[in-house]
Amino acid sequence: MVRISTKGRYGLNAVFALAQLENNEPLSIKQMSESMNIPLPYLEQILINLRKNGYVESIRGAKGGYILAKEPKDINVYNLLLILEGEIFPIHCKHGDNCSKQGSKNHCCAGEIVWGKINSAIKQAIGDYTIQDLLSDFEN
Amino acid sequence: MVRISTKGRYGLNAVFALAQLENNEPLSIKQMSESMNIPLPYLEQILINLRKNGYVESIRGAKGGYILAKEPKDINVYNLLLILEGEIFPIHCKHGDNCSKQGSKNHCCAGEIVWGKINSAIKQAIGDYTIQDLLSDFEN
DNA sequence: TTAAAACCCAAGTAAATTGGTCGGATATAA
DNA sequence: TTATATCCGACCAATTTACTTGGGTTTTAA
Repeated sequence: MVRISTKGRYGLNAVFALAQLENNEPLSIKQMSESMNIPLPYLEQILINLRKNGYVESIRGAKGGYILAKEPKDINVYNLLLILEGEIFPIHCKHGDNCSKQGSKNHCCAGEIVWGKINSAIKQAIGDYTIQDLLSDFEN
Repeated sequence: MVRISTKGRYGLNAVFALAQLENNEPLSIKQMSESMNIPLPYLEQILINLRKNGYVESIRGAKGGYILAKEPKDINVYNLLLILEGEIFPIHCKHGDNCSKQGSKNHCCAGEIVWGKINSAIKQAIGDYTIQDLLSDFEN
């Protein structure tokens, strides 16, 4: 029900790997895909998406690869996952769509209250969390 | 990425509908499926699951239907969704499965920290929330 | 100047999950 | 005994996810 797809997982891990680099050399998809054990062309798609959204920069040609386009402290994990996954918490139950009235109460939209709670809980949990924070948390 | 399936939605709405009943007469799947506009045999599966897990009681035969097996204040929404959806927040990245070492750090399990945050946020948000609370919130 | 290493990109496909459907059995009230 | 219910297992269709394929273009090193 609530899950993060491989795109979110692979993408987050790729960004995290780039954030851990100490030298200024780009990291190739090949290196990343091998160390993370992800199919290369699949990871490629994810990185192209990240580039188009300004998270990474690519260096083409031999010895090329990817580097971060932002500083870790400026990469918000919530927004990053939003880009990677497309959307985070779609609310499905549209009033009047799947619903009809019974008595005076529209009882089939009860879920929206619950979804709303979950949604704002997630935002609160990682809305201000950055890759820099993740680096720090990962040390400990 | 984060979504609640129809099973969660339909099931929650069914329980909510039962909780709203004032008389002691059972509510049939037919009535529920019509008022919520859900395919009857599909809702049936969901209710059988709820019965097997002790949330509702069934009365078979003509004039039969379902009633709640617990009081609204004793039905926790988090646990209910757990039953309906099978699981709520699976954590996928198993250390050593999709991972390998790079340098001294296992960088591809970074996600777990984030998933953990989301998971406990959800638990905190609806872990103590009951159908009774939902009824109250729905009034306002 | 050529080969190799790398990114770019659109389209297709396979696997898994979700959202149902179907047919028949059993139980009960009228 | 008939109509109205739940019960239950198996099947099927649609959608989403997770890749794969097969081309490209750009850059660097020899």
